[in-house]
Amino acid sequence: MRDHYSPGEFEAKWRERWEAAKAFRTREEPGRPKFYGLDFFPYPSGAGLSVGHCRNYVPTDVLCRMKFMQGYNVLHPMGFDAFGLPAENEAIKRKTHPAPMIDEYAGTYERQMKLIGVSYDWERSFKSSDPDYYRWTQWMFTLLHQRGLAYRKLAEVNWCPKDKTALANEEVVGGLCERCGTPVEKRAIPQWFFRITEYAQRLIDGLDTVDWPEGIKQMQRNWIGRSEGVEFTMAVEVEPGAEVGDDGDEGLSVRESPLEVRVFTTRVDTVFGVTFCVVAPEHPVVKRVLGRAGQERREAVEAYVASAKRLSDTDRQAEGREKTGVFLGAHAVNPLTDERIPIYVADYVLMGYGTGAIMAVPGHDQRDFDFAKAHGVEVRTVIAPAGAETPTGPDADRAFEAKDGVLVNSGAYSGMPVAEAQRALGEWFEQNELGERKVNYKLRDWLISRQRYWGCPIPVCYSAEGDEMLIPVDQLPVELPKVESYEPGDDGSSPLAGIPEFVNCTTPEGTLGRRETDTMGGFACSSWYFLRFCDPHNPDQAWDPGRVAYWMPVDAYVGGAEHAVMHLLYARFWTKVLYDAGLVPVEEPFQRLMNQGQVLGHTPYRQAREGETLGVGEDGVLVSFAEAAALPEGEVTWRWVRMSKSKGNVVTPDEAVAQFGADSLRLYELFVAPFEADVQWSNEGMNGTSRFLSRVFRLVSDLHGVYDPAWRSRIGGEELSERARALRRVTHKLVKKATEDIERFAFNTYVSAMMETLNAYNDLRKGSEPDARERLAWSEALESLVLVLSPGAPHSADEMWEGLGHEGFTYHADWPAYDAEIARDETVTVAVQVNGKLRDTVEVAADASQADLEAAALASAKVQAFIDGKQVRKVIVVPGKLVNVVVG
RNA sequence: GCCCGGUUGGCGGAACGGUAGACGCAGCGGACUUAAAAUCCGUUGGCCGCAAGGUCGUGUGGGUUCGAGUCCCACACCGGGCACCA
Repeated sequence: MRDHYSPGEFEAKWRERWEAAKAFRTREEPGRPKFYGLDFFPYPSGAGLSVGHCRNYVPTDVLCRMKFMQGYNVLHPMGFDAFGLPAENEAIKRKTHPAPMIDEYAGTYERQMKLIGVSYDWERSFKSSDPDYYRWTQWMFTLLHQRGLAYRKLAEVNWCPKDKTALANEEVVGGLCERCGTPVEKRAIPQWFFRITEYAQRLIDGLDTVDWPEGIKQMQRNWIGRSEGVEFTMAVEVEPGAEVGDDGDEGLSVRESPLEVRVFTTRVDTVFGVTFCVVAPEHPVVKRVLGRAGQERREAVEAYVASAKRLSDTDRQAEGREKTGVFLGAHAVNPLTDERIPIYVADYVLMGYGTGAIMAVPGHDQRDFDFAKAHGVEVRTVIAPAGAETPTGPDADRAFEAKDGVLVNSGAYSGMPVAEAQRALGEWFEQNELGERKVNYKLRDWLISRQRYWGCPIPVCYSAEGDEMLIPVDQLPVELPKVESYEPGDDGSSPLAGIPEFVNCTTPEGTLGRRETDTMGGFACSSWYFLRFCDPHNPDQAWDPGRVAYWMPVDAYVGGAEHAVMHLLYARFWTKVLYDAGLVPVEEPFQRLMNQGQVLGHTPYRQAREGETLGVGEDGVLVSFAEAAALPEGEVTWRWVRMSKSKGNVVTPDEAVAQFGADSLRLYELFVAPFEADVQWSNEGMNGTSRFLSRVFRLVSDLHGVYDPAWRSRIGGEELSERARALRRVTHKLVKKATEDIERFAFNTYVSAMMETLNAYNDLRKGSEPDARERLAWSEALESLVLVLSPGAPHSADEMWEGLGHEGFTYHADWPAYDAEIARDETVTVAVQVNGKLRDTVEVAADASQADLEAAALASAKVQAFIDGKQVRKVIVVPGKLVNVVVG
């Protein structure tokens, strides 16, 4: 039998056997519990996998393998998020077509995933670009549309005037086109949206029902951005003495509705402190007021509005930017005080949130304060800090924004605490029908349209009159045409718009029609793939409801924290819609979510030379390892940076497996750090796991002669020696710890527990050869160790399993059970402290009474030396742990 | 600015409020070897000490407790997310 770990000699053999035997085909036997373990849907990049990706896949694999051995039906699938911009851009760059390119890349991923022995059921695999898959993505669009959750409206795209193409947000860097550096403009075109805002509250509430990292939940809550406040209306009066008339083309007939502005505030308690109003440059009231304004005023305001429009979003929201704005030439009336206050147009108010207009309270809002100081507006104090009577006066250099305060200068409300005043004033507005309490969300509807080729076509067509019609479900999929050229059109339209055979179609009503030529953004495809995995090849429907009811929700969803918001929010939204439609029995798709830490590579940089300019946020120039080696030592600085092809710091699983073996790599991925922690990768660590595996092989090889496969039925029969009892204790402790550690994602301590156990076994086999009674305990030990090792190092476990005379795979063996009684220590070492400082340890029976413990502690000579001459005031006894003698 | 994480030997890390540093890497000493690699055994937080032992020690400063890496308060530094959302 093999006595050391020689991966080159047996790992590939086991992978071939697993494949030939279809060992990882999903089991769906009745009567078993189910477990759905899922990794994030990867985009297969051309660089292939790095050891960083393995940090995601190996731990999930360990958990799934253990669950299977524990008797669960396990669903552990893998597929590819193939549609989308990265694939399209890469294909353009490589002058090839995305479809075959993605097939090739996905093939590489699959080969590498198999190389590291991950137990995916490849029969369930698919790519989101498969027509059999995106057919149902289109069906999802149809469902959303039918439920009133998909709509079209004018929306701006980033437009590069040189490349004549629409750009995704990630292609705009610092307001410039990523590829050619031209300043990006805005263009409004009709685009499709999903009404995720309708689910905002439920998306918040659902977070309380799932087992996710608290930080991720908080990020989602922040993203949704719920805030409670009051929305009310203020009458608008155009500045007296302004030239009236001269408002030309608008005509007089549109002036029927009263001139007013609606504002939203979360601080209705500060309404007595309002000294001005601000409306966004895009606010409709601007045009109406200007219609009545004099020429000078009109020109000034129009110039401001035009300049605001020219600014990119990033410039407009640049940090520390001063508050600009102009007086609109009109006043609003505070409904509570009847006071007339000036209205300004300023771009620090956003049209997209709330009503696009605010009541400004410079005394108690820093932004309003900054604006008031810059434009000479009055600052009024209406909240005084609770307790400390140091009201923040107008002279202060900051607004007083805290909410633990009391109202002042607020008429009948003076003296009221903030929270109470908010309630009272909210009621006042409602009773007087001037406004109402309202909840606003920062969350915006989900823009789904992409003016790109490589995506799922939107299943809509338009009649000659422009009416939109859904393509009937039985005519799906609307297939993406196979074309030579798919680069974006130079009029901002999708490449599909230039393909007459695609565009021209017959509408469901039989008339001549025109297809929608935008495709869906990639997040659509990844928002339901976890459902398709339950029933991946169903030709008649997206899934059989029974299959989804069986497997959902995902029990463990594992991936990087970079998808904390978007993907997880969209997938939750779709699941809730499907729940409402009665198609999925769960409201939350992912019961438990885990984020693995990043793997960082050691990366060399050098200082910039004269004339070199560095990118934003960079303070050194990336160099290759070869360049770094050639440079003088002082000129190179090494940093830990996330592994990526562009940084040249990638270690691939292929290299690691070739040098150290797949099982060493797997164990090192688990052992190197806690699952959630970032790690600084070094290949050296695999020496340790490789050595460990060799030591296991040696132990099993040395002792396989004593192995009795029937140990289980015979071990209870005889009285065991002390050494045999110790052996069993070590074994049962290992099984207990490994089971618990894997369950709680503590894979690093799962591995170290095996190492400790191995050390203990080696200590226990020193001295005499095992006698007949110890043979049974050794049999249990060898078998348990191999099985516990199996999820982490499956090739080696199977090799040893075979060496012990078994047929088949450890994957199909039962996960060992542990007996808490056998695992229990017979004696324990108890710490003895004097005044909290460790002075001695004593060995006592595990079940020693408190009195016995106290007596044993006080009997210690070392302890006596510290007690000597002092009075014992108290003795604290923690059974099984310590005794603390308090003297003084 | 706000919201999350994090800070423990040369390094990665372990530790239900109860013996800080498990396990491993690297190093050092030894065995085996003609030699090296591999392997095996031992050793490895700082300071004082021949030793026994003592003493300090988990980013900083306070606090709670018989007892704090762990709980509370304040602060510093590092990483991530959000950021004019009224």
